[in-house]
Amino acid sequence: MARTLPHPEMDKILSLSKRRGFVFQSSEIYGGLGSTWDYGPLGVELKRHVKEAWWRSVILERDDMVGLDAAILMHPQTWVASGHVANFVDPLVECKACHHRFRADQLADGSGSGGGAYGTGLPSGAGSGGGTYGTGLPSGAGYGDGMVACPDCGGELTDPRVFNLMAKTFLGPVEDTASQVYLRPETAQGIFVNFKNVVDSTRKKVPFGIGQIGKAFRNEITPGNFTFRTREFEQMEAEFFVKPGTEDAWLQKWVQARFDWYLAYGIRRENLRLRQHAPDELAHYAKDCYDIEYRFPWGWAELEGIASRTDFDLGAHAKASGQDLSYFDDETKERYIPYVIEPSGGVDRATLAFWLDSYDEEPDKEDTRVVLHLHRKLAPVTVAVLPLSRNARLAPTAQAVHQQLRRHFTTQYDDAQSIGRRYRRQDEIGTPYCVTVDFDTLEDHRVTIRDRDSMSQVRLPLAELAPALQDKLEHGW
RNA sequence: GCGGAAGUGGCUCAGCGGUAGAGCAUCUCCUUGCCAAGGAGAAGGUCGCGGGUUCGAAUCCCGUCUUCCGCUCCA
Repeated sequence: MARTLPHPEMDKILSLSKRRGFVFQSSEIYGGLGSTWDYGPLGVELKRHVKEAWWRSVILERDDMVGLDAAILMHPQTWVASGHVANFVDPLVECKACHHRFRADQLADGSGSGGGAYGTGLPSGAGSGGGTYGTGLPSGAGYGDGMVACPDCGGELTDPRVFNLMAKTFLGPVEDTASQVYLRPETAQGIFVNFKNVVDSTRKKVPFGIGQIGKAFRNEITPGNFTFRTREFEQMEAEFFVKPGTEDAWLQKWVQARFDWYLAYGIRRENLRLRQHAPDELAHYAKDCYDIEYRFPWGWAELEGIASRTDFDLGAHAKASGQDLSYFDDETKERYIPYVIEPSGGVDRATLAFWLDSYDEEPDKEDTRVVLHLHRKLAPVTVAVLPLSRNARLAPTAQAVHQQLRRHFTTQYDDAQSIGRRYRRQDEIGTPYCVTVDFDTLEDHRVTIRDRDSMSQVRLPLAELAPALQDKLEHGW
């Protein structure tokens, strides 16, 4: 694996990652597959805890939210209606002299048809145009033909090349175009197409929302920065449906809630910021959008976008499917297509941000103590059980304690080498609590709990251990 | 995709034409026993992969894959 990383923090995280089993390069024994990563034994627990924290905060602890898990494969018309077939195709040209690249449709002439590929209208072929999924350039844009010189150096440009950002596959045993489907480039559409199902089955009233966590796929032109931008990634998003006219207030509420969530789970305030999109950078579906950004080692970059999507999606699906996706408000006796606020975050990005932000090296005697100050609920291992020594007298009790705790927590048992070294091993992976069984335990049935951050200890009766840990997990040390 | 850089045991690196090395980590045994590094031993590498040059390639050349940086895109 190549190891030329210009950022010391990334270097350390990547080294720790492989050494302890957080993230591995995908298909490594075959030379690796570009832009895909596998979460190892510790990484999968960390990521799972991030998703659990999101799910609790966004779904379970709110009265106005429900969950969903839609299929990755969707009817191809979904992506025509959503605008992805038209808009997820980027024609790019490259300067033969300076090798800078440009979106051909934006170069052609600033006022080109529909304001560029990310205009606001439905694609012209929506609802009709049977079977022409995503192979053509947006219609009517007269670029190409070498009509424009490089804006940077005046050099000659190549012919436009089409980059289709949607991954395709075939559904069914016979590989023909009739069964071609896309791997979803975002989870959102699975929610929109289920809007009516959820309204009909849950008695939820607007304003309410639907959230889900799932994989999405994009043929990113340039993936990179470890797990930050990959072609297969996981999203955690909600679509929150509101009455038109109230969307601005709801947008602010969601922005605040999501920003606070990152802070609550440990991102340092100075490494988190909010950035409102400029009008010209809004996606084709958005009327307003805020990005929550984290200061990664390579600079500020997006963790989550909270977009005001109006009725673009439900309207487009209603039109394309012929189904009535409007909502009848019993209180006001009005019928309308709800507007949508969409908080859409990257699971892998959040995981990486929590991880990076928690990394610390503390001076300790001649050495440094590497410690991940992960939030106690995010740490891959919550409790480690450590017999003070490998003495055979301690093992049965220590094992019993471990069996008891693993029913409630993510645990690890470690009896190898000195107790200090084992504390270090747990610090390095961010384990908040270590329970030590010593020779006194055999007499007084009490064990020592050690806190990762303060390195302080308390001694508790075995019978109170699990509830005490539960309480600390909930309220802190 | 284009341009640049890099790929040697799990991690960090040395070696840069002549029989694969170190430190750390790992495993076994002994010892200690509440905050790393005590003793003895062991395992682990077709030097990313494939060609070529050479008597001989980790080392030189070509291709390829992967990663990083830039362009671009986005969760």
